[in-house]
Amino acid sequence: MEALRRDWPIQDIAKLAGTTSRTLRHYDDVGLLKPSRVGSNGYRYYDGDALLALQRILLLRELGLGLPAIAEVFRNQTDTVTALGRHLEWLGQEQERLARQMASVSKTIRTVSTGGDPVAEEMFDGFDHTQYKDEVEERWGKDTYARSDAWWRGMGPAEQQVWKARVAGLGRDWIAAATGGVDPGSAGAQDLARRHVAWLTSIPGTPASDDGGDTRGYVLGLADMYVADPRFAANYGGTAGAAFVRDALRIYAGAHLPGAGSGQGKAE
Amino acid sequence: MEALRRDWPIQDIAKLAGTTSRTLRHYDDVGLLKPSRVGSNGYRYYDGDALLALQRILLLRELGLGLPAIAEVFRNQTDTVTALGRHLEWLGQEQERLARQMASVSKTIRTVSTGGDPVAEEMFDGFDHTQYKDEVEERWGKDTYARSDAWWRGMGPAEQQVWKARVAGLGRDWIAAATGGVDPGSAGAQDLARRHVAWLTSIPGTPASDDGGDTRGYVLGLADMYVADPRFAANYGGTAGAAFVRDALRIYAGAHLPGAGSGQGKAE
DNA sequence: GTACGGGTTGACGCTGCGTCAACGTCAAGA
DNA sequence: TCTTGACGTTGACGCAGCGTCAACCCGTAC
Repeated sequence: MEALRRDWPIQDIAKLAGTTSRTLRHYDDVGLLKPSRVGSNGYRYYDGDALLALQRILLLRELGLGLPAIAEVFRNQTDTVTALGRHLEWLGQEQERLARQMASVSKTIRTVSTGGDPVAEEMFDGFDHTQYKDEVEERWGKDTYARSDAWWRGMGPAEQQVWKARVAGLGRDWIAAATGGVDPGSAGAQDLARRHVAWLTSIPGTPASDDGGDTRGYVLGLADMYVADPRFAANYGGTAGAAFVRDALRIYAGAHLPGAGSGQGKAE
Repeated sequence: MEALRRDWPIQDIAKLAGTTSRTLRHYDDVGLLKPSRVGSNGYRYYDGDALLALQRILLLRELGLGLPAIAEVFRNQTDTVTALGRHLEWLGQEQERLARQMASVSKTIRTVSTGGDPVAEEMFDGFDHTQYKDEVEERWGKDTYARSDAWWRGMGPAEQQVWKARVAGLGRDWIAAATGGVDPGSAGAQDLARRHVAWLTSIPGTPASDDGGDTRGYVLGLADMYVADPRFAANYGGTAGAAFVRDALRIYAGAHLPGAGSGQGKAE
């Protein structure tokens, strides 16, 4: 009987396997599954073996594997079980990610529906002076706090936002540097210190902004506070990050900030 | 002071918000966030309000919302809480999907590592005659079973695969028709019935394949069996689906299959 | 003058096909 | 034989959200 080694046109195979001819042509294009025969007119024909291969491909696809991973399995470069195992791990991570995202979304919904501002919640609000009123008054006097606070309240929300963002950006860069394994004395960290001091200097009412203020003492005092107070340390990724900031600031102060009484060093 | 209504170049804003200038230009392109000002040289500048908007956008993005959804929120066409609520539902569905997929992957890993064939597992194996040996012998005689079985074993695995796939494809189409809410007497269902009979007819050794066999009785008997036996019904999506198949076959037989003794009706 | 750090506008790349578009083939009916 | 219609072919765009060149202009500093 001539029924041996029969093959069928693309549409038939697609229907048999429950997919589309477009998919088959795609698999041909990417080299995943070639037709068992191609007619002189360019028509693709597939035999039983090709169908079997196609079904394996479709099965793996349904399980979520990507075409490159499937191709690896087919070229015997990877064991099916290994590939599936890796994929399973992948799926687990995705689930975790989704779970975290769902938690964040839920939290944001609660925040928003109780009238809160999600942006402020999310951002390191280290710039909100009222949060540290007592500390500021105790260390640098009531006048410092009052002037700084007045300046802050004198701005509109949008302008305040810029300042907050600036702190946030600085914080991000500090964390990146601290976790990046570089040295507090490195050029990158020292540039961060420069930005940090420039930021402090630009806030009216603080000792650093006064031309005759003790910038050095102010900076070093703050640096210690970052490490000592977990509320500050949180802005730099925890105590370890805060320690990195403190060390960088100390080095910077030693090189660029003279002792009390002679204004600031080189700050942008 | 002229510090009011300040704005900043694209790079600065990108850093403040912790993103890239490319992203800002993309948001401009898609109309999600326009610069507050554009210089005569084409440079983009953003003010504090724009920064605030950007931060809200980035926050929503981090939560997984798509840019179109975010744009809706910003055009006040959708409440933030509503959008987030919808998104939360979405995330839940994704998690379920992942969970199902993980279960499938795990099962497949077990199947493969114990030497099983995942493709065969997945496919409706309704064509494996040996599975129903007793029923076949009891209803249509030992000879019918033996001839059919010999024919089946005479094929190679690839050819068998084609037959299995054909049954699977037929099953898929039956299920689609049954759940699609169409009538068993409709043209679509009747065409399925025609295919079904053609399939039965093409299996050597059965009453339907004999020129003088009782095709009508064979088909109607099978139709009843599909409904009565849950192992058969499973091939058609359960008893409800099997009932649909039975009804369609009855109608088809009434119109196209003459009584015992006069061969088959019109079958391809 | 020139070098350098940014700005601009395209346009491709990635994933896996769905979906036209424009055009050959083939079997069947008038 | 011509027509029709179903099916085949090869491009090529589209989608999500930017990353990543590429080619070219701007502004400031040395």
